[in-house]
Amino acid sequence: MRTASPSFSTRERILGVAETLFARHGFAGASLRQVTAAAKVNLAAVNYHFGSKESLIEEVFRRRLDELNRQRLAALATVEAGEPTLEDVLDAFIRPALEQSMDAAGGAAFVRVLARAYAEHDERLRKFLSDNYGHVLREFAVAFGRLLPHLEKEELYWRLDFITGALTHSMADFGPMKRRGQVSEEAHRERAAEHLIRFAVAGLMAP
Amino acid sequence: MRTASPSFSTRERILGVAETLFARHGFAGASLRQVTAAAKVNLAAVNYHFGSKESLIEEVFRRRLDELNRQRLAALATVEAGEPTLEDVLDAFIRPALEQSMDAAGGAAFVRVLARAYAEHDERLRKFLSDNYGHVLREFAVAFGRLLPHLEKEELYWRLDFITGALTHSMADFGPMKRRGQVSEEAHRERAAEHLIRFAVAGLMAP
DNA sequence: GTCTATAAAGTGATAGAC
DNA sequence: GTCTATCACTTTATAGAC
Repeated sequence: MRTASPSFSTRERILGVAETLFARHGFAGASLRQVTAAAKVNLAAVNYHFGSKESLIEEVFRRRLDELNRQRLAALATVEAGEPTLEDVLDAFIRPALEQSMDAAGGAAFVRVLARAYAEHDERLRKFLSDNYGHVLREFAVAFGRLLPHLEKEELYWRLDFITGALTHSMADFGPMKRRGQVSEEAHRERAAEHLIRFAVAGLMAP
Repeated sequence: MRTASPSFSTRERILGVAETLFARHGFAGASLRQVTAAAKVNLAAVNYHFGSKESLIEEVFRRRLDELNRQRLAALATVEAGEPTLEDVLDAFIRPALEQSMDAAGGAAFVRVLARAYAEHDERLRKFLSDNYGHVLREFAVAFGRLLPHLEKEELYWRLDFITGALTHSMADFGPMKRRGQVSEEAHRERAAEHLIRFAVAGLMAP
């Protein structure tokens, strides 16, 4: 804590706004001008703090993904301390994503940013994701493999891929399962998690 | 057949190239100049044939979505003529998407365009999708509901949403299940369909 | 660390000749 | 139906004052 650090505030504000706007308009669709205007900082601040738009995008990503992966691995370690069920391991995989998507500070936007990143066919971004995300998936695959010893490795990876797709798709509030006005966002996501875990447990146990 | 119709060729060439480039770079990321250059047509041709970039995007969409829905409903009607199993109905839902994604004329790109469209939070595009896709999902929901009478409607819709997410995600060649060099694209997608159907049948039958 | 001003390039759209 | 040329605007990035 060296200073009152207004620079921290500016940097973080840019990241938060960028996340929201990237979620809403895409990486190409949201301009730095829109970002800096909404964050109430000067246009040049992006270049000063991040160097380029490209680096800003990566930073938006890294911030959330690091946190998400940390939480997932922590949750996995916790349940693996005992004798986890399939539900436990799935919960460790799914719930952190759910919780981050409810994070007050624009976490909901990140799930859409993630969905967008999956949709980007950009090789650079995919490499970045696989570098920063692949090892987590592999750790979970080991945990699932222990609980499903009869399952071939390839089959298991396919199924985890399906679960990832279902999770991303449903969390990003796509499709017909849009939250009703009555239900709070929190309750909606809680139900999504319950439904998904039930669905995924059965899917993983398929012959 | 009034003429040799070079205009047809131009129009179709624009649509095909636009689909590929939108899949690769996103709707905002691919410029009309890139599209017209790759299609070897004049820049002004887009405005002449489609009126605007926005309309071009919609047309790219409509072309494939209409065909996909037609095939899905036809496949559904076929299996429903007999006494379909859960696998049959799932197959009618999944296989047309699979086959279109293998269509020689750039169909593979469309699955990614579709994934991108889901990621777009754009209200206009979502309304368009729900208008053109919703009724198909509802027909399938009825068919599934007949086979799973014990399942609550809400639960069923959640599960169909999960399957849609898994299908889109895996078909767009995301994640760790990237096709190996040895396996042909065709074989890869065939396996994806088999894995997904097995997974989805179990998921749908979950208690 | 933040600002203004501006460079350099790219964008969608259109007018008008052919 | 296709072309060139161009308008009006936006984009990212940077130089340089404070």
